[in-house]
Amino acid sequence: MRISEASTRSGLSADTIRYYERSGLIPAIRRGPDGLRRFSPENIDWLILLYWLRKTGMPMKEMRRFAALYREGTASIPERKEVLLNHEERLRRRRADLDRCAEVLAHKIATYRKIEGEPS
Amino acid sequence: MRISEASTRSGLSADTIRYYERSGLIPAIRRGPDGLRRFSPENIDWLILLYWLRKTGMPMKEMRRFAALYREGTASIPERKEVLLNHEERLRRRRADLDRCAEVLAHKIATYRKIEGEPS
DNA sequence: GCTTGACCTGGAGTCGCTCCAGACGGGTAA
DNA sequence: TTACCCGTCTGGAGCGACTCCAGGTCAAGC
Repeated sequence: MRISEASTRSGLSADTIRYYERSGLIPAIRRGPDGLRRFSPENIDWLILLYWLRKTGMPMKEMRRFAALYREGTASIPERKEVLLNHEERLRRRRADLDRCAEVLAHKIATYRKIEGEPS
Repeated sequence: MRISEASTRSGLSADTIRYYERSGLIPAIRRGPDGLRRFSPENIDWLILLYWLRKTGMPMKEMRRFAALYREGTASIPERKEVLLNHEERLRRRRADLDRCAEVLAHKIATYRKIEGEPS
């Protein structure tokens, strides 16, 4: 399939996909005889994974490392697992940030409601 | 207090505080006779709020709007409450993203473990 | 009176996209 | 055939939100 379909399937914009390829985050995208990119189902799975990793805050640098490991084949699976386990930890920290922020907001909103309740 | 203390208390770097001031996110920071910024306790509370809003993904544009409302005084409290309620909604969406990503990771990691379990 | 350290401003650099101009090639319509 | 879309290509500029740095000021301590 071509880039627009890859885009709708992965959630990444066509521009972002091209940018990721340039940045070495995507191993080997074939080209058709017309010179256009052709995406395999495995390419799509990979893009979807990248989509979630980025969306939840993995830096490009780490994704580049992950992509390099992927290119090395199955021997790198323990290291790849490490990367994902680290990212799970990052998700936990982010969730804690969301919780803390929710508390701050709840408190602030309660204060606002109080002020509204007793208008000057 | 001065900028370094404001930085440790708010969690924002001194550079970021100065940048936020330039960008109109911080209403009125006094200067001492030496020309240096002096932060009041209310300034600090404000910075802490900005810290949490940014850390959890509120765009600067919206924070600028929020700051403008703050400068208008108590009359703008209903609108400010709106902004914070919208941000609560954003937090919920982000949490959903984290959950979805956690699922994707769990699945991927399980696959890796399987492959490790049956080495070629 | 000299050094040290915190602060200042203005401006350049970075990351991760996003948008755009200009070119190409394939498919439909007049 | 010619005309025109459409989707894609590349290279490069622009942007949001910082981050870092050079070069300067000033107060305090030795």
